[in-house]
Order: sequence, then C-alpha cells, then structure tokens
Amino acid sequence: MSTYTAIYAIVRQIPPGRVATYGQVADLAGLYGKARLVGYALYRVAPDSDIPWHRVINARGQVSESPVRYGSDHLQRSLLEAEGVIFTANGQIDLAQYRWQPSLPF
DNA sequence: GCCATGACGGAGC
DNA sequence: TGCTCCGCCATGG
Repeated sequence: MSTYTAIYAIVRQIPPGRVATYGQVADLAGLYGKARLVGYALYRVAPDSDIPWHRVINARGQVSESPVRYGSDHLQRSLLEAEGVIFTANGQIDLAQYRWQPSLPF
C-alpha cells in the first residue's frame, strides 16, 4: 500500500471519452496541491498497465510533453481521439466539455 | 542521508 | 494569454 495506490485507483475510475487533470486526480486521491506526484506515478506505471494513463492531462487541457516520454505524448493524443475526444487546432482539449466530473451522476 | 530532478499547479507580471 | 518563479514530495545517484 503506497501513496500511488490511491492515484491509480482514481485514474482507473475515469470513464472512456472523459479526461481528468493531474490536480483533479491528486485532489480525489487526498493529495491536494501535489499534482507532481500524480505525474510521477503515471511515469512509473508505464503503458503496459491496465490504468488509462492517457486520460490524465494537465490543467491547461493539453497533453504534457517531456523528454522522458520519447514521443509517447503523440500516442496519448491518438488514444484520446479514438475515444471521441476532439482536440482543437491548438492541440488543446475543451475541459469544460470533457472534464470528468465524479460528483455528478452519469 | 543529502542533493538534483520532474507526465504539475497557481500566483504574479 | 504567455512566461517566470516557487512549493509540493517521491525517486535515483
């Protein structure tokens, strides 16, 4: 049982076609203000897991790019588009439309 | 055990 | 809206 266990549990609850921000996941996991840990947790989990890591984006509605990802950000965008998430010409996602709202009934 | 780093967020300009 | 700086804390050397 580690700190990341809560993070993984939250990410697994994100339904297809929806996205959540790092800060939102951190908050739901009881780690308000510690969004960095969420990013680090997803970096550790890797894509060979059953966790929908691609549904987690930053607060700006964009896919975070980093040298350590070696272009997996492109994969993330493809996975989201496959679920019906539309990207703007600026490479952003309309959070007002796609942000996961766990408090509201589906 | 200390130091640098990082898939981030928010405040300040 | 965009850039810079600081705080957060787990991980690796």
